[in-house]
Order: sequence, then C-alpha cells, then structure tokens
Amino acid sequence: MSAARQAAVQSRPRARRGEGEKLRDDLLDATERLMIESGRADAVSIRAIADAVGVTPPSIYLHFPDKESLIFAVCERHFETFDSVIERAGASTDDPVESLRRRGQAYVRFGLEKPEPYRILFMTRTDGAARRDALTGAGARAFQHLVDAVQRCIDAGAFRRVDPVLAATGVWAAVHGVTSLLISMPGLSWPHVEMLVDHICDIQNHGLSEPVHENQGETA
Amino acid sequence: MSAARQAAVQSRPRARRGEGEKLRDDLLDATERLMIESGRADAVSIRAIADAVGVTPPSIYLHFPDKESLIFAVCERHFETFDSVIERAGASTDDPVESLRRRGQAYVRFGLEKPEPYRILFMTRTDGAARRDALTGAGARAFQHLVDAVQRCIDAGAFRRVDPVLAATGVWAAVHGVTSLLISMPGLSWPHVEMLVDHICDIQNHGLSEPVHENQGETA
DNA sequence: CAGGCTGACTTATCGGCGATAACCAAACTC
DNA sequence: GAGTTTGGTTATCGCCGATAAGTCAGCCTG
Repeated sequence: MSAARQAAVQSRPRARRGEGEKLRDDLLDATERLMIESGRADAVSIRAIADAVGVTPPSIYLHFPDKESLIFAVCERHFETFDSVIERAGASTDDPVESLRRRGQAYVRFGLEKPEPYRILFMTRTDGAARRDALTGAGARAFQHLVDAVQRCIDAGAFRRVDPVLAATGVWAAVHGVTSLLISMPGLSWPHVEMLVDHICDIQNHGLSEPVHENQGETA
Repeated sequence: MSAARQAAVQSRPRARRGEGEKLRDDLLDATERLMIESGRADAVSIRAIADAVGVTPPSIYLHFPDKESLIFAVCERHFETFDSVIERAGASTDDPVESLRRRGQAYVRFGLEKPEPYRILFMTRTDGAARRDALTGAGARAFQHLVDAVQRCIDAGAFRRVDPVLAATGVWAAVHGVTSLLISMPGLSWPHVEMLVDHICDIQNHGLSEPVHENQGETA
C-alpha cells in the first residue's frame, strides 16, 4: 500500500498558464482508479492521490476544498450517468410494468458494478453540503423519473390508484435494499442476483396491482 | 471535540488483581456513549475513548485487538437484542401476515433508534473476521427466524408457494432498504415513516399472496 | 520475609493522515 | 525587465491507530 504510493513519485510536468484545470481532471481520474482498486474510499488518502498523479498533497487543495469534496466529485460523475442509464433501460419497452422491472434491474446492476460510488452516494451519512446538493439536485430529478414511471403504470391500469410518491419510495427502497445488502455483505450466500431482483420487481408489480378479491381500506 | 477529550483526563483507579475485565466493560460503555453522541463511529477515536474512561490509549489493546473489534463489539451487544426484539414483536399476534408486518415495523424502528450500530452491522463493507462471524452466527439465526415467519404465511395459505428463502430475502431487502435510506439521507422529505413501512409490508403481503387473475411468465 | 512472577497498566514513539501557512518559480503582461 | 498572476512546493501542525518497552502493585513460593 505505501509501496504503491512510492511507486509513482515522479514529478509531473507543470501545467501551463491556462491549463490549471487539467490537474483537477487528473485528480478525479486517479482518485477514481484508486477507489476502484482498493474497494474502499477511506483507504484512498490525499497523499496517495497526490503521488499517483505526481504532485504534492497541498496541490489538491487548490482544486478541492477538502478530501470529501474530491471523493464526492468522483461519485458525482457516476451519478450523472446513473440516471441516464436507468432511463435508457426503462425506455427500452412500451409496457410500463416491464419498463419498471428493467429500471430495477439496471439500478441494481449499476450499483453492483460501481459499489464504492454507490456506497458513498447512498449508504453514507449525508453530512457535507456538496453531497446534499447533489442529492437534492440530480437525485431529485432521478427520483421524479421513478415517480413518473410509477404514474404511467397507474395510468395504464396496471397499478391501483396509490400515491405515486409513496409507491415510488417503496420501489426505491426495495431495489436499494437488495443493492445495499449485496454490497455490504458480499460473502453471504445470496440467491442468484438477477432472480432476486426479478422477484423483488414481481413483488412490487403484483403488490401494487389492483386487488380483485379483497377490499383495500386505504382511501387516503 | 478535542475539548471533550481533555475534559475527563482524570486517571481512574487501577483495577485489582482479578478485575481486569472491568475495564473492558467500561470501554464498551464509553465507546457506545461516544458513538451515539457523535453519531458517527469514525468520529470516535481510540484516544477519545481512553480519555473518557480515564486511561491511556494502549490499555485498550489489552482488551481488544484493534479499534474495529471494539466498535464491532459495541454493535454486537445491540445485535443480540435486535433479533429478540423482532421476535417479540412478531410473536405478539397469531396471524402470520400481521406478525410479519409487526416484524417489519420493529425492524425499521430498531434501526432508526440505533442508527450507528445499524450502519456498522448492515451498511459497511464486511471486512473484519469478527464482523463476518457475527453475521454468519447471530445474523444467520435471525434470518432463519424471518424465513420461518415467511414459511408460516405460506403454510397458512396467505402466501403462494414461493421459495421461502427468496421471499424472506426480498422482505429483508425491502425493510432494510427503507431503514438504510432513512439513515443515510435523513434530510430528504420522506413520507411518514410508519405509513411508509406499512406500505412496504402491504406490498410484500399483497405481492406474495396467491395471484388470482393473471399469470406471469416466470418459467425459469 | 526475600525473591520472583504476573497482571494491569503507563511512557515513549512510530509512521501515516488531512489540512494549513508560507514560500517560490515559471509564465504572461505591460 | 518589472510586476503580477498562476501553479505549484516546502515545512509543519495536530490528530490518528498501533506497538515496544518499561513500571509498579500485589500475590505466591520458598
């Protein structure tokens, strides 16, 4: 680990006048690489990042106010594609229920492919202002997309007339729950992932469909 | 914060011959208190714990191999009651479906009451051996209780004949999902918690019940 | 009661961490 | 070529987890 730090101490050429932003990008790239290699964000140190790009630690603070902001900026890049990947998966069919299922599959797949960004975005305490802003910005947009998808299922008559925000929150909790569990405890003997996600989506679809034999006492 | 450390530097009386284990308990108590006060486990330092009990940092290593083990030992105490609390909530009714709902409510309530232990047990990467052991020991027992509860719903005819382990995993993912989201992002405008958990349990119950009108093509 | 032993700690220290203050040199402007 | 700005560096602070080695009281043996 500390050997990895010493490996790349060669000083990089100084950027020219207008190109100070290049270091910022290099820092993001290096941080992402180290994060994925180590598997844990807290194992990535400011000093290791600095060495990886061939620069001294204080240089990082010219581009990011603190370590948390750097880590979060890396995750934010993934987050931007997160919504679009899910939207694309959901748009691949006209059936709103099947669309919701494909969204769920895409969500879990994305989370498991980039577990560390997912962890930082969705599984750590929301303290920093940058994180909160991203969650209320792009995050709110992505959530609204989910609410819309649920609403389409209601409009198509596939779901009963439940509060779409409540239903969407339930769907999110379900897919986030399985993603989170698989990321946190990869060693346990889980069912096959795709089957599990399919099951979860089936439960949501079936559970949100119109009940035919019993009355529902929710008139709120 | 560092003021809090300096506040309690008074040296505690040295334990007598056979009473070395007393410090262990005091350390667990102090660690739990600091954890709950600060809200984040990583904000609790070995040095702060040592100061809180009036002892020097290396003394801690006489009772715990490293910091992670100490933190985890604190959480394990909660984990032992976790299963029993849920079992008690589930045993408060004879209706297996209602029992499952009460389990869900108890699960989420417990998680939100002790968010930091919940985080450490269920929302952090399973690295240390101690953590893995606890999860495969008491954790497997608690999960088996959930599987049994699902099986009772199946036996009672309330649920269709789905794989109980798969169904239990889905139920766990749903209640864990909402617990995890609420812990990670307390600032977002969530629906009312009890209503949300009720909704999630309703979805599970309804979704796992016998389908009456339509078949879904799952022949895998 | 001398001497050793052991259990319960302490003192001193190591290397790494995030972060800041102060400095400095290359590059562009005038 | 003097001045200013940009893009860094050097030096350092205080905290962190962890370890090595020392200390000292109390018990046990002889």
